Amino acid sequence: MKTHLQNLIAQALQPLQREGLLPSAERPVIPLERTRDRTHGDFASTIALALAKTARRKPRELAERIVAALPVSDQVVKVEIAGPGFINFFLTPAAYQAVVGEILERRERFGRSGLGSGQRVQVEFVSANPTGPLHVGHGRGAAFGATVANLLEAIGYQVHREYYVNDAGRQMNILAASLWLRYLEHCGEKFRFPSNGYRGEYVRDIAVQLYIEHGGAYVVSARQIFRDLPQDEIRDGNGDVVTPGDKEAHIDALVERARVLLGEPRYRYLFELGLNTILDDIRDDLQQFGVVYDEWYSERALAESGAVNKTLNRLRDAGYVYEQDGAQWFRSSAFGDEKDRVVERENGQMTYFASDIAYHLEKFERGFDWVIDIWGADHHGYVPRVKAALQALGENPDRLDVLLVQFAILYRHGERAPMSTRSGEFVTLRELRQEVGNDAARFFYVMRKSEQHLDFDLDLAKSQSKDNPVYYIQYAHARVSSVLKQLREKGLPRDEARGQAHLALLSEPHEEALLVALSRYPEIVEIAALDHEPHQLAHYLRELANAFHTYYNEHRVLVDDDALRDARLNLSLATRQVISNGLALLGVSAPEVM
RNA sequence: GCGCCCGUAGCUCAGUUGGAUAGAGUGUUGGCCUCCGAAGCCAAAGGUCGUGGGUUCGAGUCCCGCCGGGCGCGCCA
Repeated sequence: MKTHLQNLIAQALQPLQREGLLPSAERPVIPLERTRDRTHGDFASTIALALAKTARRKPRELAERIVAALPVSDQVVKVEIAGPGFINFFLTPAAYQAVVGEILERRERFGRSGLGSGQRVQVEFVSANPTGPLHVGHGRGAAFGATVANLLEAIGYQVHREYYVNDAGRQMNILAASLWLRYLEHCGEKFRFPSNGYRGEYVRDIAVQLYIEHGGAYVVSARQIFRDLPQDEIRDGNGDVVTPGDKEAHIDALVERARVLLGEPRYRYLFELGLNTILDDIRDDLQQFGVVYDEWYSERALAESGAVNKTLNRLRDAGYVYEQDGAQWFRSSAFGDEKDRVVERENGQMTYFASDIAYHLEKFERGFDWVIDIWGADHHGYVPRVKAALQALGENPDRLDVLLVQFAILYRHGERAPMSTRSGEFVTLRELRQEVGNDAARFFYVMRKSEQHLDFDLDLAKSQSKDNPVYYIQYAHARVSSVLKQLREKGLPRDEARGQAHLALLSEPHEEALLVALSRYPEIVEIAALDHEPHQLAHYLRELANAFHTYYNEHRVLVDDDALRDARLNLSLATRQVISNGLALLGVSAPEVM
């Protein structure tokens, strides 16, 4: 519809271009938008306002010329010029009613398009370190990323969903050491747990499991382990330093001690046990949340393939790596970053950044036309250095889009629910899902713009009333199903073709409003996908549900008149279809009964 | 201190490449079920769009200053 009108305007511009009033060289994009007020028609174009300057004519005058040159269309009933030079289009009822047929014919494919023309786009999201269960912050990234991926797929991109598994870094070693220490505690050893260790209860659970399966096979005396280690930094309950020390050096030395005392095979086993147990849990959690990946990409595999070294050598050969204070630095400041960054520490360990460079280069080498990373907003400072590295490697950094997701803050009974990662008392995604359900969680997470802080109202998410937008939308869907059930129970006939033949009967204002809402769906999907803004779809679905509830409240569907009843049934079923399609993109179920 | 994000109704938030009279939900007040699901609908009230300038036919939207909030500024991830 929109492109149809744009074509009409484009045709109208041609004679003006021929007579030199407008430059004919380039074809301007035709601005056309939905009106906010129906007294201004259905669509409005500001083309006359935009071209007035170059044409050196008054906008209204130009608008008149354009309107005079518009070809006739059987879908347009009236064209008006208004205000400073808006061109308002009024569509015929038939033009709107046609959307019902389109929806009933295309079904779950309605709203999909080929706009992306099969271009390959990679969406990497969540990618939380497998050092503990996912918490509610990760949940937002999961819901957001999954929906962005769904949206892009819907408009014709070939989407590759990927989770980058940080299974090689220092944090994994710290997890292994933490696991070992909890195991030793379980075996009766006494010592102070390192301040930088993982304190979560889940570590204890794995440790207990280890003991059940292997008894005392991993026991080493605490005295032997902690002998001559760098002093840990010790704080009291208030967070004040009691004993100063270097907690990083302490934990690194502890890891090293574990390797030596246990020997590589036993250390390896601990490492794998921690990693696999937690990663399995994350996989399971996400899968239950309706988030599925095409690939779980291992950082360790990347490192073992030599890709990290190879990439650093390329940077070095290009002259962008130098040594200072015993460490290797990447000259990211040459590409707009605030300062240079360490890629290899003084102790010879690669930084995460080094792996990330290799990983992103590898993404590009895999041939994706477009790469999207979804990160927590606290990582925003990281964006310039990754782009700098890509540029230094001769890649176009614009092929990478980094989308930042702000934190979600949980509220219960109007109070902020506490979340502390350090103490291990955080609310996990799994707990959230169990409390409010997957549907509410998926919807609430994407209800707000991603760069906006999200206040997640747990009580609202659980409530079964119109206050809860999820139930409100699902209820509209269920209502239509309920009407169909009524139809069968009353033994009334239904004839879809007869309904299609009498769509003209859908002339009530509420019906027109519903038809308009339905016709907007493909536009919403497109804009939500291209702008990576799932909240637009969420808001739209609420509006659509509202249009239906309003209509439903005012008019009966199951009337005696066969033609009218069938037309209204078609309209209702089309509404149900669009709600179902939209909810599917959001990963929310569309129940027949509630 | 520097960088990024945010500031719109009491509260939570939309606001389509800059467009016409700034919109929803919630809360408050008052209505609507002999009728397909009231898990719903309707109405009223509620605003110097943080603030001061600038750009132009036109600014919530773009630019600059200031105020307020969040995040980031490590050989941590």
